[in-house]
Amino acid sequence: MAQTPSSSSAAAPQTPAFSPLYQQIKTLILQSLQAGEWKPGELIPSEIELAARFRVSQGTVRKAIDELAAENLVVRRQGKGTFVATHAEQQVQYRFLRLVPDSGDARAEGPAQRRVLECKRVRANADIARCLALRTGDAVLQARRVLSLAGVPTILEDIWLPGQPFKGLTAERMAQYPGATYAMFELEFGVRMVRADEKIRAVLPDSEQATLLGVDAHTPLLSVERLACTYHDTPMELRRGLYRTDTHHYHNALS
Amino acid sequence: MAQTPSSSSAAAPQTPAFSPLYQQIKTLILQSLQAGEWKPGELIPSEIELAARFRVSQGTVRKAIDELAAENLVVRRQGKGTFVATHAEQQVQYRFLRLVPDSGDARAEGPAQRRVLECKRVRANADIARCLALRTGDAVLQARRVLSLAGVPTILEDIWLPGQPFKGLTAERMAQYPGATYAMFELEFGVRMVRADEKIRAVLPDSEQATLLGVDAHTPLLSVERLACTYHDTPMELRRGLYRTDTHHYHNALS
DNA sequence: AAGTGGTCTAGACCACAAC
DNA sequence: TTGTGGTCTAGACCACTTG
Repeated sequence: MAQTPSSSSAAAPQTPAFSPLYQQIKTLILQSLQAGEWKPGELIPSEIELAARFRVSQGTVRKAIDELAAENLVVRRQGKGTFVATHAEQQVQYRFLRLVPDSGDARAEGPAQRRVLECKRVRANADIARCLALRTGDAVLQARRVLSLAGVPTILEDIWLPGQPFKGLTAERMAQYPGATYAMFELEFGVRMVRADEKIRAVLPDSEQATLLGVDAHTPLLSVERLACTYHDTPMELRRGLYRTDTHHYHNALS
Repeated sequence: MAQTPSSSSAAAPQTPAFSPLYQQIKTLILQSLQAGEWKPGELIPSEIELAARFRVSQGTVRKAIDELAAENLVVRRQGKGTFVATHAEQQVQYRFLRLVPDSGDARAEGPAQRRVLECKRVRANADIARCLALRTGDAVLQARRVLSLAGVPTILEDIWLPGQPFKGLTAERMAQYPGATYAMFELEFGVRMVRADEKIRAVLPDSEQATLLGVDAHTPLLSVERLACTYHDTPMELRRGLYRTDTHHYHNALS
């Protein structure tokens, strides 16, 4: 596995190959992450160990890990090692939530309060099934909840999850969990959300939605449809959120 | 400049220092970019030349350029060289515009049509001045325009620019330019927008806004307030946009 | 003191583009 | 053929963390 990128030594069994060595290494590490060889929050082997395992130089492993770190799949800590990224950390809670108070100080308003309205097992309609790469009629979990920020109901979310990986999820489970929902998905179901796509629109609520958020039916709201994926871009959650934007706004940094 | 990161050799005069060598090199290259030593679209010196100029190894220059490329400040092209990033390219037009048709195929609807409604010189109020890091009463340019996508008026934008760097900008100038506005800012005023922040809300239009967009006053719209910055995070443009989201949506990728 | 990631170097070779 | 960026290696040393 030293010189030719297209070689397939014992260390790189079924890599289709014709990519740089460090890309192959990256793929191998990714497979170990996906297979759960190292769990979220855990320490992965040192660069030197991985270099020995894959029969490449430390620099090549480094470049592979650099890319994984850039994609937020692992976190490097000098002097300690490299850790599998996790949602279950105090610092980076709500990593995917871009709604921030207009004051800018998200910490001042304290943690969000969650109220789970329902969590039931249903059959996917064509729309939901297509988004989650399932077949129409497959079992999915459907949940609805309200998040209150600074005591004010601000976010109404409908969530759909594939039934298979999330078997056994109940409203109690969702409600009682202290931290972010994605942390629970990791700890309870071994599903780590890696990236997500959001489609944002301005809409008016129906009467039920308006009631739940404590606004009237003429209040414009942000509609945020999020498709969250685990490793290899496998869709694992569809979420349709309605955000009040009278005291908060959706923040996005472009570069 | 070889071993000690805090050294200040002739090649690195006023770097405050105590950062890795490659960071110092990055800062030096950044200064040359800002000073206009190499203009947008131009070829910068090769890694070997820069390594010689700064008295460091090619690998160190490479790492500096890697970061600049990751921030979209330069573009690498294998076999050709490294170029200063520019908005004036066919491929990456509207790099900051995240509104895409629901069909997903942005190319199908063709280029946006622009109608410039006004472009006048005014005095900044406290709000505008604060955003642009000016003083209240300073001269600013204020423009308003409508963008039509697939023939339908979809975006209404109010734009504020600091008067000094954009002296001489007229409505004709804005209207006649073939490509994106940021390309014109580069070519005509030497101002390159490097990054931007957006605050997004759902709002209802006032009657004038509704008329310009061809909707009624009860149609919820996306309010997108963008602050665009040039090098070193210097704010250079405030833009308040209203987006129709009946056939388009704002797309955002989270990772 | 030992182990980790972080930086820096020097040299080899590969892949791509232009002449 | 030449020059560019891209990959890979090997070894040195630095900075941080832990025992």
